Amino acid sequence: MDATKQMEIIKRGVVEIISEEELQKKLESGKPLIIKLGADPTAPDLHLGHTVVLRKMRQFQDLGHKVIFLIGDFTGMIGDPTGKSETRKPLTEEQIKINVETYKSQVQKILDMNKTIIEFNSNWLSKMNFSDVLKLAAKYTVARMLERDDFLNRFKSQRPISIHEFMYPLMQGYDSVALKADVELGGSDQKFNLLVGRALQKEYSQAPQVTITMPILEGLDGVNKMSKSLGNYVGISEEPKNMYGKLMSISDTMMFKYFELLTDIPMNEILEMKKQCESGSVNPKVIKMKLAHTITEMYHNHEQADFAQTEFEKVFSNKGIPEDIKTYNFDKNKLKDGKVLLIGLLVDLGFADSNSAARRLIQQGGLKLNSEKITDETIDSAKLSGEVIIQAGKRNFAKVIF
RNA sequence: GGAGAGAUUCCCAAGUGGUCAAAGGGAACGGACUGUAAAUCCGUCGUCUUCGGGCUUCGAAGGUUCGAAUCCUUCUCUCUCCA
Repeated sequence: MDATKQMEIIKRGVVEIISEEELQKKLESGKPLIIKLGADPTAPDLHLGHTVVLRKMRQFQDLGHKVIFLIGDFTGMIGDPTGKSETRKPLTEEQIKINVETYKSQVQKILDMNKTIIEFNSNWLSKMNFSDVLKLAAKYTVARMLERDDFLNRFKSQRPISIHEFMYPLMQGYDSVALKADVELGGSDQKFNLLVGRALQKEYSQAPQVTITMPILEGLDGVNKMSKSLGNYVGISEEPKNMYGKLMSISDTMMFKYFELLTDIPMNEILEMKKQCESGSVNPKVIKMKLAHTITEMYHNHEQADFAQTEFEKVFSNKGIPEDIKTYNFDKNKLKDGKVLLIGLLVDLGFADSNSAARRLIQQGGLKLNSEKITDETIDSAKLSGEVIIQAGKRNFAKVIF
């Protein structure tokens, strides 16, 4: 495909390309480019936020370029500085192997693994001795390090920065040297690290890599970066029902960004939907349902996406009860004077973290037995027989057998 | 090396002897409403409870006091300024 057409595909959704002219030239050379993407070895549980960059990799792959998935097994000892300045224990070879397998099984949903090269930066970083490290460190200055806004903010607000954190960008940059990367992809928060790669490549007499940054996908709250620790994420291995439901919980304004970054729906169609939504001619809910369905289908299949959609409508629009709910056998030993202690039951089911939380749930009217609101903390076991549907809040259901 | 400042409940952040399980905001949870697990509003938000009240918490360990998140001592960690 000619370079200009490739550029068009590559540019969708990106934040910044440094620089476009360089990329254009590299593409015009007609040679398959080396595309680098770094990955942390510790978090092999991918969510939609990760897929933004991975999907871009896939596009490169489809354009015939050489994609290198770089596992930062060595840099993982530090972890990209975020303020938690802890040196992590190096992972054992075995742990890394396991994590890599997990990665592969998840990444293959997006990348063509037959065409993906997996590399480990311990290959070259672990072989460097202290004098190599000093030579590397001499190629960058503290002032330039402090350009990174994470460092600068911490420095200004009097939060700690450990020296070893400064090594991280250097290590990542050196990876680009080792791989002779033509292009490095990353989230926009990676811009600094990616640029260090460019600088180092020049120092080592290589053509600097083109850096492409992708937007950071906001999580379900629409504000913070999607991340596992914030709990505002949608995992790519998540059950269809949860995936669909979580996507339905994003705000109306977020959904177009999700369309652009997470689906292959052509931009003009997305813009059309946006217009319809703004003019009020189409209910935003319908558009969001399309989003949720499209994404669920990408990671599962059409039938499962349909099912998730039906269930969603049933539970939330019609306030019904979903079909596939977990079953729990009630332990008769837990009866007290012939009464069922509902607080304990809610905790056992995992619907409440503590007795207090369960008690609150009941007091606030969040508990239903067979669709009937219960406000007492106990109930006669005589009133319960066979299967009873317990509903806690809006979306926790269980079938309890008495 | 010297001189200061600070560490509070999931997060941010008030509180400087009793009225503190600890303000306020965020997150989370429940309810109402709706077009959705959007938005908005109301409520809850350490833990145990027979709902009377227990018990444990304010970096750690000791101490003073009838009483400590608040005062003292030591320790750990962080930051600032000077060198």
